[in-house]
Amino acid sequence: MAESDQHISITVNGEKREVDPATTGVQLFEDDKQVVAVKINGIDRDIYTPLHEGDTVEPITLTSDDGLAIMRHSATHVMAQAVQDLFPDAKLGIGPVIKDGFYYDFDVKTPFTPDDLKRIEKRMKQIIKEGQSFRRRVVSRDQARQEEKDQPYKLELIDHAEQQIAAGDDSEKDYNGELSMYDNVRSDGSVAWKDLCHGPHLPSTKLIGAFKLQRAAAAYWLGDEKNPSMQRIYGTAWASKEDLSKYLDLLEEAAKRDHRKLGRDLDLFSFPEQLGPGLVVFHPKGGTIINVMEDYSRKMHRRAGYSFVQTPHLTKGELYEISGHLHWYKDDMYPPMHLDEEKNPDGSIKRKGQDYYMKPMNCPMHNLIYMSRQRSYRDLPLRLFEFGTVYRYEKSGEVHGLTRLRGLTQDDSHIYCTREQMKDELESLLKFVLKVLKDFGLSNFYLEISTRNPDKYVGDLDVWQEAEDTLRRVGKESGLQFREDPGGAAFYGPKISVEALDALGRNWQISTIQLDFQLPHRFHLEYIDRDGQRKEPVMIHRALFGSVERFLALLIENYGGAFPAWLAPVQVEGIPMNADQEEYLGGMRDELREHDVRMEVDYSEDRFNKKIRNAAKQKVPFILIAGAREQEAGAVSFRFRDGSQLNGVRRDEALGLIEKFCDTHEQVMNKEDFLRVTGFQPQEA
RNA sequence: GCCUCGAUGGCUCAGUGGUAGAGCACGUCAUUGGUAAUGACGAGAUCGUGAGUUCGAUUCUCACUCGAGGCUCCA
Repeated sequence: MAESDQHISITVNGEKREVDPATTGVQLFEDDKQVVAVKINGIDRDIYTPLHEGDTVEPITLTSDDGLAIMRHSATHVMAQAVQDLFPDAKLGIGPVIKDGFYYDFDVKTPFTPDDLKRIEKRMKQIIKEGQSFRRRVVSRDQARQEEKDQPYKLELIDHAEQQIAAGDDSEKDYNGELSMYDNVRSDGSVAWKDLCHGPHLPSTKLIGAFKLQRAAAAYWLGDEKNPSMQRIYGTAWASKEDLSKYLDLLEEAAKRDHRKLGRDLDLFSFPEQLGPGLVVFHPKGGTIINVMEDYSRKMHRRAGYSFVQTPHLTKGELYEISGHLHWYKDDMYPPMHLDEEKNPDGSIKRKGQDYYMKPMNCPMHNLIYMSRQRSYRDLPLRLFEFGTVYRYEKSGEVHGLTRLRGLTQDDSHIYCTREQMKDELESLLKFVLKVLKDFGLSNFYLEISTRNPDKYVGDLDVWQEAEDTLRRVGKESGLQFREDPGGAAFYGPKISVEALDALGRNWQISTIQLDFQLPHRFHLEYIDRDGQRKEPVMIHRALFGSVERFLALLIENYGGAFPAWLAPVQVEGIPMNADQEEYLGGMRDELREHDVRMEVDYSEDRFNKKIRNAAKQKVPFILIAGAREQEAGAVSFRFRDGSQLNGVRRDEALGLIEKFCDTHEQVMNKEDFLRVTGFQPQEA
């Protein structure tokens, strides 16, 4: 068409428009200073990217998720420039955007000190103030190599990109195989710095609102242990100072919920140095919570038709040879104890010894129970359950509070069923898991399904397919956030897992439902079917808490230590006004104990105010107060976590309320919650 | 396992090349107190362990143990 010389037609925010061929986002969105980049045909681009006939364009504002990511990406370029200004020998690795921030990896002779970070921050502020512009320039492969000739890691990336394209990898497809350099240009037109980068970037460094460098840490080049280790600097960047300080406050709040800190403050557990890393002892209060968790879990499992079993912590190596663990996971197991060997006087072996191992998993033991007699299809599904303590020799840098231990207890269950039962079983399993998690008040989690790797799997294709479909369908029906991990399954079966987030936003796997087409075979598991034929059962591994200890850590962080009454180690703290009421409250405690209520009485010599403070610090669901006034009236007063009160409740009435209340899974912080949960209507004057 | 940083009474932390100090907790005494810390006195540490440098090491160096933040890993 003749017009095409003068105009191109594009779609802006869903509206068709005719514009000059030279038009870019700069002209389209010049009225809105918040627009820092554009989305062209669904792909984020620099705002000055030339538009073409038929393009669809949308603005990206600084405060949108895309805008923040672009800003953080630009911030990491500024950081790299600052680092190279101050440390000219620093070699550049990669500098991507991460949640809430960014990092850049550098190869430097000496690691960065906190002081260095301050200097880098200062230099970054200067660069931002200079208002350098980011200019994109497409380069040929040879030119890129030439420009980056002093940057060995960048050269590697250039080669890497080529290989990816050659291998048909999708990750480069947005860029049409193009390589680009980004120049940071000063106002006088000189180039301050450049970097090989896909972009996009902000038009100017001035648009970086507020940032802070957080820490320096080591990281392997390209995440591979075999590669050289680089120095990574983490930073966070936000659209405004207010957003930044809001984020830093959030981090501070999260640190207060850290289960390791609360574990000490609330006297729940400790890690005695004499025990070694990753080995925990639970104190009475921590032990109480674990007991409540386990009791509840047992009750739910009983109702769901599980059978309870118990197996030893130690076994001859043979068991793990059959299962294959000794072959694949030996490095992660505690080394063997060589026992029972006897030698002749000449040193020759009289009696051969045996290697015993601490168990790293329960499943082989449960298989032995399955194998203890001939099984019929009438026995299936057989659901074995155990709180099994396992020992794993986690590498020294990997242990972390209760979330990563060397000795841990799994709420482990193994379900053996027929192929025909598998679907129903998976469906009810996942529903069961989600129900119990909900009972514990957890909501900060998502589901992840790991599916078959076509290059590496055992078992029938249609069994895989049916299992994956079932898991996917039930997962989606749950309404939870749902993530696919295509090809991420272990070779022996598909898996669905529940990933929970801790106070600091790190994710931890809790529940898993894992099909296993491998172990039944290795153990020659079988059952006699209706037709008299021997058949192999389907085996499902299932953990709900995952690790009891890790689950407790998540509960602690989820509730910030202020547990709902049913989980609280001390449900009621009785505080006498003075020694005269000690007996009065002690009597209530004894009576409540008979009804499984955990009440304690403060017999200390502390003043009344101090006792309130102590109980409040322990985050007890409520305090029961008795002074002369209450005692004479045969009553008590309730004090809740927020300080609200319910005064002068008759003793016998109080006992009933407390009993009812201590059963509740609801979080109760004040008087209103309490009245709602118990349905109590006080007759106040 | 790798990199960086750290370790001082039960806890949180200060401090020094000449063998240590605070607050809380603990004990004793006084106080019997009405909603988040009553007061006084006291006891408690060979400064993580081992070695080296030094006239002398809690302090400097090295190794180890334990911890923190990352990386890698997580059956």
